[in-house]
Amino acid sequence: MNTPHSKDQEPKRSPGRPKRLEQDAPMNELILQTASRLFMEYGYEPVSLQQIAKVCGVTKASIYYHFINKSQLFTAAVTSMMGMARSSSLRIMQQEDLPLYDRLVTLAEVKLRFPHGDFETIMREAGGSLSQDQREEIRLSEEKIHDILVDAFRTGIDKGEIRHVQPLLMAHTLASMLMLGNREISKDFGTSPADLAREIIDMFWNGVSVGAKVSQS
Amino acid sequence: MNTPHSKDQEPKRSPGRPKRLEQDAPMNELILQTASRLFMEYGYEPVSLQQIAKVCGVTKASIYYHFINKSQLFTAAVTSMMGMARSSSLRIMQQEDLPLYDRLVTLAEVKLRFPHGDFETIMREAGGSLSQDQREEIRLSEEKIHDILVDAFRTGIDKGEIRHVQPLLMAHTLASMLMLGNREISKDFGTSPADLAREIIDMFWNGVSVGAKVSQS
Amino acid sequence: MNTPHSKDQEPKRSPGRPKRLEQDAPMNELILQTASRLFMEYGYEPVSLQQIAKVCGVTKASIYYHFINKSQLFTAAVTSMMGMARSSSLRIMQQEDLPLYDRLVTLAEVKLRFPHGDFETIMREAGGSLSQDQREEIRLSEEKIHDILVDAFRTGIDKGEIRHVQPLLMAHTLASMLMLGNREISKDFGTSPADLAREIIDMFWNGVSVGAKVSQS
Amino acid sequence: MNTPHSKDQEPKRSPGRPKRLEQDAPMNELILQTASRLFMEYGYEPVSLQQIAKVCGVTKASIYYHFINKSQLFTAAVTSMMGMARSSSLRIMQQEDLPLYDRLVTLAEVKLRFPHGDFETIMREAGGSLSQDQREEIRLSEEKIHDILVDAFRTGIDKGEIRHVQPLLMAHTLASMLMLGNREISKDFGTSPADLAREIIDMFWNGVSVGAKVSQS
DNA sequence: CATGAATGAGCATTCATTCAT
DNA sequence: TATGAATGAATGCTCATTCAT
Repeated sequence: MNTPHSKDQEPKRSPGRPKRLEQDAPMNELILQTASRLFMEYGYEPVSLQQIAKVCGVTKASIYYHFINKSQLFTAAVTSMMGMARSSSLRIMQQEDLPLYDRLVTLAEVKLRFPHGDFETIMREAGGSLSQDQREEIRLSEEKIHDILVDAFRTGIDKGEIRHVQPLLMAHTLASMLMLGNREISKDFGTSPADLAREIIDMFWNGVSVGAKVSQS
Repeated sequence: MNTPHSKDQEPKRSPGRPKRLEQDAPMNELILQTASRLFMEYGYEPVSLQQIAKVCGVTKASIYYHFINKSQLFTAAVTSMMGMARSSSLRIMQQEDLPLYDRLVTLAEVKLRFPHGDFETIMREAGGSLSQDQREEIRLSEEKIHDILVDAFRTGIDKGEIRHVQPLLMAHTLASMLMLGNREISKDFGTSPADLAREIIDMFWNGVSVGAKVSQS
Repeated sequence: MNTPHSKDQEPKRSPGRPKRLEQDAPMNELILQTASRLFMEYGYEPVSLQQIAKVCGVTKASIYYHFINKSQLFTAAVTSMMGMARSSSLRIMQQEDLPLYDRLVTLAEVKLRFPHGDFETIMREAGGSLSQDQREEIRLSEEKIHDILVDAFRTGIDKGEIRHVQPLLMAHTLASMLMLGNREISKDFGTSPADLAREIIDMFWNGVSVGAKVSQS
Repeated sequence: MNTPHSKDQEPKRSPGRPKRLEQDAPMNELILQTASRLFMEYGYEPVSLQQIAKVCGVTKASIYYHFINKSQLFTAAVTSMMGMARSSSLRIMQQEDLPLYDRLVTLAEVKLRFPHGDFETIMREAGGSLSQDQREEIRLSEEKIHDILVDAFRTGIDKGEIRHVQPLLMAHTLASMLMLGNREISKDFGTSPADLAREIIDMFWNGVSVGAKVSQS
């Protein structure tokens, strides 16, 4: 249930510093993670600090202790998430013993498992509420992810493995294609994420047209 | 205008039904179009009825005369837009004298020129505010668009023109790829929409890998 | 009682436009008057819109229908009040058949009856929340009041009635002296406002020192 | 500092009692002085404990170690300041070898140099937040200042130096007139504080009307 | 058809205050 | 002594919605 009306009797935490016996992640990061998840799922405006606070089991005011305001929390959440996505992508793409194709499949599989709205769309929605600097910061952290793909594609072109298409265009195209995981119908395809990843990369690699190519898996 | 404290001295429209000049579409549709544009650009929550009303040059209350509430307006706006997109797509895809590839390029070109957020993301954002029926209605109108592509792809498969991939998956993949037009970097590619359309369809059709194929344009 | 906890059963007004049979002042002005009174009594920050709304018998949102925000309401309230004070002062000072001294007594009497905080202090308190323009606007409306006194004093000097002191300084001095009416101890003086007015103007006119003058009343 | 999200890299003070260098006043008094200054400049509500803490270079919690709450801090700050003002005034007025007029000029000069809002107005603003006892305490400390003037005036009357006006009324009137130093326009008078002091006391002493008196400086 | 004037619910934000360390 | 991490209550403001005109 989402309704705030339900008077669920969670034990109200009393004010003052909480006894820090707990070795679980510091509030700081719990909030960041929760915020990331909610923002990427529902966008900026629809997610209220109240909501984030509730999920974290703290009060709104507590969030304001850790973050200046909503837009900064958003920025922090999104860039932190981007950072993790980047390392994950990097780890995959750096396995240079594997063929590019296979690395792309692994990458796709990982991305397909993490559901989130289209980043561009979310940014456009949040845009009005962010400062110029914040937009810049986020944009930068996003670019760093694309850079990984761009590099891989450039190398692929140099090695004669892939065609001579603008690497950045390819990167964005692939990113767009991987948004498929978020479409509700993705379940209707009846395939596991692993299979879906394979199919998408196959399309990306070979195109849809009938040709002389051999499916490479 | 609703707020009397607005300092702008726009000529106060007098109450009562305004004489309908032949050229202006009925309020009904003006609102619908305006709403479509704004919703697709910024999402559901960030767009206020006030905003829509202002753009249309009427009051909020006036919108409530034509539509029962925000969610219904959203539903109506989106489905109406989908309807138009459908006819447009249909017109293009029905030119069966042209090769599929060329029709896809034309289609892409049209879609790239109309900027809008990712539909799935917007729906997820609006989701919480829509009724089950409304979600259903929108989903249906969206499907009808995909159906056009699905049909085309199925025919393509039958004719041996394209590979044996799930048509629905292809349709969604293409739709995803066409979201590229909305990405800010799309301008950085230095190409016109027409060129971009060509490049995207080329990737969709031939894939990125090096092969024996000949670019078909 | 001031406590918002008291669940007093005032008849909740239902939404929508109220039946306007009432010939009492339009909300617009009721709010302005109420706000004036409260702001001048307690200052800017301590007066909440909630409070103003409650006194007016409407909701906060209703205030926002008539005024853009708190600072604008403050500005409007204060300048409107200043305007009224100005006409009142003007009416008194224009009775040029009466001697200046007598006119000042009348003026003092009126001001002493209207209790309010020191304007300068209130402005300093509100200052941080007002825009440059708003401060300017208020300052201007205040100046117009002082101008009336300044003119009167200038004429008095020309006629050889009063000494050659900077008129503006005299005006501000008199204004300061009239703040006495607000001091709680003013009641302790055991005199009626009329008597107090007389005594203050006597001091202003003749000073405290022993001299050859004859008290002029 | 309290908020960890503040980007300023001031050297974090380590917890525990800081070695008390001889030159800095005990925290206690630093807070008191800072609070006095801010409260008298901006009033009660607009000054937050956060703000005071920041200026003092300590945390909010630290203030709560020294003072039980805001209203008590206010009371303490104001009465302490009053105490200092009292001694200062006393020192000046006790120089009984000087004529009363000259002592008043000196007093005026001192007060004009210390800018602060009208005390009465500030009290009215803070009023709602103070306990009865606190109001009493402040009122008392204020009275003690007026008493000095009252005594001086009473003596002046006895000596036949000044007219037979209620001494308390004179005291308050003078206090009101000295508020002029805080008015922004006081600079426009083009005179130094010393000159302004002289002019004000002259008005207070001789009044504005033309008479047989000789300016006494 | 369309407006003007209102409401109630919610949101971001701030503030005084508390308490374990 | 002083801090770090929290709370609850309040505030300014916006928004969807309602209803008499």
